[in-house]
Amino acid sequence: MSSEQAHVVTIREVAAAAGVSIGTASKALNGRGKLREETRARVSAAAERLGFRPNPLAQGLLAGRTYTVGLVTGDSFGRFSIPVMLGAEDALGAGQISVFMCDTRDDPIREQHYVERLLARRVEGIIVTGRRTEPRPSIGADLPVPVVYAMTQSSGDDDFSVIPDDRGGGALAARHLLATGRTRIGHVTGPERFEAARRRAEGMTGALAEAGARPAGEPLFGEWTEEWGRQGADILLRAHPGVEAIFCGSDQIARGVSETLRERGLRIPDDVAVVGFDNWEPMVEGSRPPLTTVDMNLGEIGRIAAEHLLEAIGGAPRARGVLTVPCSLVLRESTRVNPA
Amino acid sequence: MSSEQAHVVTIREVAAAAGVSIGTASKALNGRGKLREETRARVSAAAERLGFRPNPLAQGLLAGRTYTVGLVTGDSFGRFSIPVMLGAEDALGAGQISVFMCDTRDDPIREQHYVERLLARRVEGIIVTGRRTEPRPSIGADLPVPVVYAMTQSSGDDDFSVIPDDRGGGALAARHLLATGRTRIGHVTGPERFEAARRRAEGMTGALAEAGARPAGEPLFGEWTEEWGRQGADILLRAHPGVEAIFCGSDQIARGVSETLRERGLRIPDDVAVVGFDNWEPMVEGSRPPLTTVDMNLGEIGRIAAEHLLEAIGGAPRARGVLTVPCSLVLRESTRVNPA
DNA sequence: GAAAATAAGGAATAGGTTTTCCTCAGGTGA
DNA sequence: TCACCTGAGGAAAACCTATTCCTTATTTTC
Repeated sequence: MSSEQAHVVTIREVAAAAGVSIGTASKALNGRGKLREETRARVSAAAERLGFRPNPLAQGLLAGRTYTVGLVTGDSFGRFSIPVMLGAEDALGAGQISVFMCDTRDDPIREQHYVERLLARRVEGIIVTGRRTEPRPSIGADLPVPVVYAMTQSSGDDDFSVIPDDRGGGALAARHLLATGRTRIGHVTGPERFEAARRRAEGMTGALAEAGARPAGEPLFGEWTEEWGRQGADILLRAHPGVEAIFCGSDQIARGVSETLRERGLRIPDDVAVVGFDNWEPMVEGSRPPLTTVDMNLGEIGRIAAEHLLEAIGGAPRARGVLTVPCSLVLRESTRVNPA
Repeated sequence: MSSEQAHVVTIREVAAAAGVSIGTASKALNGRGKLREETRARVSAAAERLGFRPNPLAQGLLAGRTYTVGLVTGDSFGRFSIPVMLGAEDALGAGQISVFMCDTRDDPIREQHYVERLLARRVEGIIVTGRRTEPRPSIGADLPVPVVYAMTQSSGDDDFSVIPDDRGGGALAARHLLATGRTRIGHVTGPERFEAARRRAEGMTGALAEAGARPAGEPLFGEWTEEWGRQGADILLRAHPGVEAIFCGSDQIARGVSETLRERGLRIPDDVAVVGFDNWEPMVEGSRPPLTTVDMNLGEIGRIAAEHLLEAIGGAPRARGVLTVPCSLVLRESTRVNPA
């Protein structure tokens, strides 16, 4: 029965309670001006007692700031954008900035609508995140606030995007497999129209070439599904029966690949090693055996994007172009080397 | 090189441009007062031309409202809380309410911190969402704004929570299996300390009892993992070799169960039918065959929670207690009945 | 034709806080 | 004793918008 009156305490009441003027109360609470220590204490005590919280609207109105940013996502806060959001929130929260969230459901109309709304709310910056495919159109040229794209790439020339280093991730996987003594390496991945898929494949073949090795056949482009993983593994095994390792474009694909290998009686990692991509816990842990995989450090991407946004808000010259964040390799059973 | 000066246009400038007073400009833009049509048009044109957007801080300050609510989540915007958030955003967005998001990482200190921050920002209400285990402590008694818990339950007597009808979900699964001619039904689920697990089990046994059937053994409580699904299925098959269907407490468990069944040479659904819980796409679609499963309608839960919050903000008496939202059954291969 | 009603728009106030400028009292130095 | 300075705190402006209350000119009514 919360009969508590929800009366909001203003600084006027604090001032009255402490027997000082409003201006003095403000100075006391903010440590400004010349005041006796006793006066400051009296005001602070009154504020504490009454549960005073300065009205951010009034503060913002005066300061001309809102201490808010907008976060626009297109993939329904999916698996990729969430960690990015968390990282961003981390960086922003530390700076006392709050985040307005909007989900566009990948609908350009809704997106425009939300951008309008955010601007009306006087956000000081906008982070755009989403599912990555091809570079996406800019959310708007010459917006009055800085914009950073995270885990998605804008095709606008003046925009700034932070994305994972897919090429580096592919190279990482390949070098790990080479280092563990496998040289006949195949690749099963997602649709070729995805830039991420192409980059990962390039990274892998590049790393193999550096080491004087050649992949087991061309990369097999398909879908981002387990089903394709199962099919892809079949195709690969038929064409290259002696394959020693399979690098997969996603953990889901890797899981499908693993199933096919097991069903064909091939042991992982003893006969064939498997590397995934994403480090998506439920997939990675549910696989048998648990997958070695590439982590895109999504939180890091979000954090970096947010930091750039903060700098731009602070007046730094706006960055442009694309910043790639290194991936890391997470080792698990699927590439373990048996003590020979 | 957006050298666009980010000068913010105020109504004062609009008024000057239109040759009217500030008050008149305001009336023209808001359709209030008595003004000539020509004047309204002139002001609107000026506002349009200058790109005027009313400052929400000033509006809010005046109206004593902020048109914002806070969304606090504990499970890092996980699989469960995201759809809830989307549903909530739907309901709130329609009412021109914006959402501040906060992730507490399940840390009570952070949570308290965020609640403080939200209150300081003068949100008009708070939605708390999270992973469900046992009822969680209230985020604070006698807060000055209404609070609704979604997909998590508060132990506070005066609080209001919206959660799925787990019992109904369990019953739904059981009745479907009965309807398709299976009576010897086992249950493999998560830890017994989870209220959700207990309710689902109750719902299932209740529905069986209604139909005069008895489950194949006691529910097997374990973990929410595939690994446990594999083990649980082993245990169940050993104790009840003639089991005709297995109802699983989660899709992950169902997936593990399916694997064991397949490895033992049992066909799904011909020999044993499988039903999951969650309707988690990647798990459900990756399973072989795709899983019939119970959907908790998370979006609906979020929407309902948000609607209640809006009503409470609007002055309706605050609801109390727990509101359960019905689950629905999604049919797929794993329970198909062969044309006999 | 005078009084009243109406149309059109201006002036001022409120909202809560911060900051700048001002006042007043007491102390310091010559 | 007087000019000047310093310490302490008050008064008021500013931020931007919406609204209430006025004022002025025009139209209507008898």
